[in-house]
Amino acid sequence: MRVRLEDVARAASVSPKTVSRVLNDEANVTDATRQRVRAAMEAMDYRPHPSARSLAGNRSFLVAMLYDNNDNPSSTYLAEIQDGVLEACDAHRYSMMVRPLRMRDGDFIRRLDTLISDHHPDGVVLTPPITDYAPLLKRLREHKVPYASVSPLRRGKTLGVTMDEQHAARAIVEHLLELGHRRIAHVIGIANHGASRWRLAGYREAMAAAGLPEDPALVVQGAFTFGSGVEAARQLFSLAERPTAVFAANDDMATGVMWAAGEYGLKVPHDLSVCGFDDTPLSRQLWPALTTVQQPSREMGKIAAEQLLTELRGHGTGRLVQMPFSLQIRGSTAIAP
Amino acid sequence: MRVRLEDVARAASVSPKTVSRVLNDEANVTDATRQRVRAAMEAMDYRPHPSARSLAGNRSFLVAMLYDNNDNPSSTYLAEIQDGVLEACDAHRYSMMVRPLRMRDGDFIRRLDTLISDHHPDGVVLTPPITDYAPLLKRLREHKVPYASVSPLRRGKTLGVTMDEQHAARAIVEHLLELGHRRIAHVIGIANHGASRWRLAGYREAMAAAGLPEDPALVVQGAFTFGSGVEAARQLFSLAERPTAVFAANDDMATGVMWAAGEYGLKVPHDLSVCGFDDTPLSRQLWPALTTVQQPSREMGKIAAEQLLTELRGHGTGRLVQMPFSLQIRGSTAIAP
DNA sequence: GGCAGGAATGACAGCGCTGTCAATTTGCGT
DNA sequence: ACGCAAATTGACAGCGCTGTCATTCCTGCC
Repeated sequence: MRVRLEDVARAASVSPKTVSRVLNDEANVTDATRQRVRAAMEAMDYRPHPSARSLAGNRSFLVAMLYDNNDNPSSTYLAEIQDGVLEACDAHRYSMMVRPLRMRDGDFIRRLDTLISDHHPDGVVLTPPITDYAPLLKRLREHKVPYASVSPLRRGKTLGVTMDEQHAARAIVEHLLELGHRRIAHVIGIANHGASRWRLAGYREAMAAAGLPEDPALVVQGAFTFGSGVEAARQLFSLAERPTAVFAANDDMATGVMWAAGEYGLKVPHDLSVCGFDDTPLSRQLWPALTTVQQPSREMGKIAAEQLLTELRGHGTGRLVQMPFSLQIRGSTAIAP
Repeated sequence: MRVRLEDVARAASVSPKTVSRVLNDEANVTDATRQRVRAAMEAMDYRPHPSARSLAGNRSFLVAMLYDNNDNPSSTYLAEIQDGVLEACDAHRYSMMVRPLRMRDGDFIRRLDTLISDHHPDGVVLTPPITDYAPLLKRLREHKVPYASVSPLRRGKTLGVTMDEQHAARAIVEHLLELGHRRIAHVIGIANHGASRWRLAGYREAMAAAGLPEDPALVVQGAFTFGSGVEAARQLFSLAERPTAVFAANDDMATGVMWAAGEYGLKVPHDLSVCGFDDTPLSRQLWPALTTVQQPSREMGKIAAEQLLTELRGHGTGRLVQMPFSLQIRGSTAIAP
């Protein structure tokens, strides 16, 4: 029937315990033995039984990915992160479980406790915006469940991965400045999301560096959705002195801005330059294609999970990795009119 | 430390085996005993150890949700299904695992085998477009892993959930006909997806019933994306005799059509009526809001999982459930010009 | 009242692996 | 060549639960 560890042991003429050691990359096995056991495993296509390992070894080989499904950034973004986390888990033969948590509902602590006592994840990956919710982090530490975060708000000794979003935002605004734009507007994302803060900060930084005083009328609140982009843009286009460029905090809102531009008879990029952030598939399909910042979400999910797994295996200690970004200059931005 | 089944047994003055019986809803336990055991479990906040259950009982309490991440319908759609499946699994104390499969890559059979030998899922939920890929289904049957499908192409004795998409498509086209439209175009989704076929069939049915001969120029291929909607619309708007209404096979493409309408100076709904399918969040944020068909994806995921779980528990046998749909008549459709 | 027959309960082994610790082998200095 | 410490290997129990089968407890009926 099923090939068991014992069968491998017999085939390799060693004790089961030695096979176990090889399986878990433990020390104190001679290379010769290790090779022999590996060969036997390979030959017999041995697959350890996760439940047995988990029961005997008191660990689950399970990573849970937590997200907030009340209030999440786009589901595309989450899906990409999920894909990356999954890839890393697969590579290390961990399994992954996804858990929506509803922060607003208040019972999330109970739900977290349930998750932990029911499934005993060895570690947890946190995604925005729940990377910095103090009660959650506290509870995880109480349960002694290690975690890694994707784009946490607070940098520090946290495990995980970030991108220098502020720098990226500054760079994209500088691109607009170089094109001669002076009245540059910004559409902010959902308040309190790290992404919103950093992108706003980058915008301000670039404007200030260019010696342009901030015009409050040019900074409008949005909510990361297409619709909120449309509304923000309408507000901007109704101003006596209209902006010549809009930097929206994500692509969905930028798309909304382009949509609204059509309503007002503004041609992009001739009358108005628009840029976004994220480099979603949508941004390439638009016409003109959207100038934006590429954020490697999938890769970030993967790296966050790898940091966590490194920590779990005790192989050295993980840290907060900073990802590079890249501007995608496309057709939606042009010389100021 | 941890409360074990044995502890509950002692508290309820029964043997461990009896507690196990209660835990698994088995027969041959008096109500009195059952109550007593339940009370003890409750009082001690007992949580069975999944690995121990799985090891001893030879089942995993695991449901895997499979999807194609080369070629999927929108990630929003999948995310909703995932949420629904998760909800059902949670309710029955099963855990859920998501597995992207790349049908195009050809090694998916090996990946499926790996999934099964590594994790031993008790059952599998299939999502479009991999609900009908014969080699996959065959392999699942060979492994004797039961499956349930969301919107399978082939109805039959399959377990799962569908919606009468053809009927819904017909209904929405009839809505356009009632508004006086005669030149009604259709933008098709990705070929071979059941969704594309049914929606096209519904369109044809409605047109034929109204006695309108099919004009091939009015039926354009798309690919379920915003961009493909834009391109399809450009094609339609370049016709000598333009359509007065467009029914796109999903909301993303319908949004693309509205976008392209702006480029051509067509006002929606005054000059052009547009409708979609799916009722994505986007459809409500547009202006005008999109007339579309509400497809209860989350609910469908939940029901598919429930059908599967029913089957797994042997409590009666699951079947193919048909969901109701509802038209969402909004601002993007109006009386023909 | 006694007994068959089914319902309810329990004893016990074992699922496949790893932790602990004991046994054995190896390498090294003298 | 010998002794000793360190490296390597193995024996064995047990993780928390369920399957199997034996045992006990009820019924109803003659």
